[in-house]
Amino acid sequence: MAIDKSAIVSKLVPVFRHYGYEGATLSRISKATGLGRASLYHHFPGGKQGMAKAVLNYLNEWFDATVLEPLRTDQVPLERLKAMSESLSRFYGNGQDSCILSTFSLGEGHDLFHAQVEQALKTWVAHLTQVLTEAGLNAKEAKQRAEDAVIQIQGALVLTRGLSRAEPFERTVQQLPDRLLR
Amino acid sequence: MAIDKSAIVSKLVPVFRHYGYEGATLSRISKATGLGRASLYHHFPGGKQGMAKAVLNYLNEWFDATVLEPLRTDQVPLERLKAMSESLSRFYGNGQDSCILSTFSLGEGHDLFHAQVEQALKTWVAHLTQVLTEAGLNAKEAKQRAEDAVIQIQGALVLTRGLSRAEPFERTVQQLPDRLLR
DNA sequence: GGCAAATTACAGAACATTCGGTACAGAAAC
DNA sequence: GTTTCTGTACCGAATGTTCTGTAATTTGCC
Repeated sequence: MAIDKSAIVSKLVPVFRHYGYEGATLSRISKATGLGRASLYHHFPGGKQGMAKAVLNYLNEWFDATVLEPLRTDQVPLERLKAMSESLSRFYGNGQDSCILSTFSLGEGHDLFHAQVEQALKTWVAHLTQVLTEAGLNAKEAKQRAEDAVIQIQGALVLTRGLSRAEPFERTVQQLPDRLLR
Repeated sequence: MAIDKSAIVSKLVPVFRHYGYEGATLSRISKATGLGRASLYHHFPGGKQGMAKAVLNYLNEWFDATVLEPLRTDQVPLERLKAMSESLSRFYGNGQDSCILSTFSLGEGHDLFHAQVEQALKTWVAHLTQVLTEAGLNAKEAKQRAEDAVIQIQGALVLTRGLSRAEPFERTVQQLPDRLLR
């Protein structure tokens, strides 16, 4: 039971990240994994939708373990935010990899995965709100700045992709902690 | 000669905006425009790619005339930025409509339209840089804040779509001018 | 350990449908 | 009557999915 399915999922990730749900065709998936269409349906009885859900769960766990976890430590708020920034750079490949939450909120993917996308975003915002509250901000200001953080990361990914220039993302991530606590 | 082609293009816009390039199938396009495939190929000999390019040009002109134009007036910088913010809200339907620059930088659309997407973003940044320079900021700081503005708009669109809540976009747009000049 | 049995992993080919695109003939408009 | 437009019927290719069959691997029993 439970073979190393995660090995397949990890090969699925870049396809869905780069092409979105509708653009991630079985042909591209098959090429990326080295598995035939039928084999894919053996591992994912849920079909393409099941693969996408597996990718979503995989990235959610990875994000939680590497990006959100530093926010739960008992360090000083600034240090926690700095740790998140470093993890963010790795998670998004220095801004070269798209965010699946962004790509999955388009077209068909929106109807299928909106609930999970929304919950993932809420979780991220909640973690940041907690840290900023501990830093002394009132509830309203903390939540606004938490949302601002997510906004800046997502926007930086868009701009970096659109300009083919890593600098906007790198700069945004780097100065994020100071901005949030200013 | 070129009768109400813009009437067709305006019906094309929401399809490409919402589904992206690959997700905008001819079936959806046909349904949205009320035109059969033959009619579409009569008006757009370039096929689907030509339609997408027409949509891109249409939105570029609209964006330039409504969002960028206020930045070229001889008003005080703060007033120019406020005018842009108001136009932005309308252009993006209070945050409910995606940005085509964002959706066209995914998958197949990225290879086809990257040059135009990049140029549109550069133009936007350049206009903002000019205004912020006139406001007294040095060249480097002006450009960084200009990019920050685009980042915040794009990010706010992502978050608003992901949360199905217009507030993040509305708030971001509203406080954008003051933030840029702070 | 050795070996058959059962389970799992994968692939070939075909399924019906839809993809983007075209040919053509007739209708509508000037 | 010529030009502009559109409905219909197609095309080959690709879509997601399923059926059938075969290696590969694990399992259970001796």
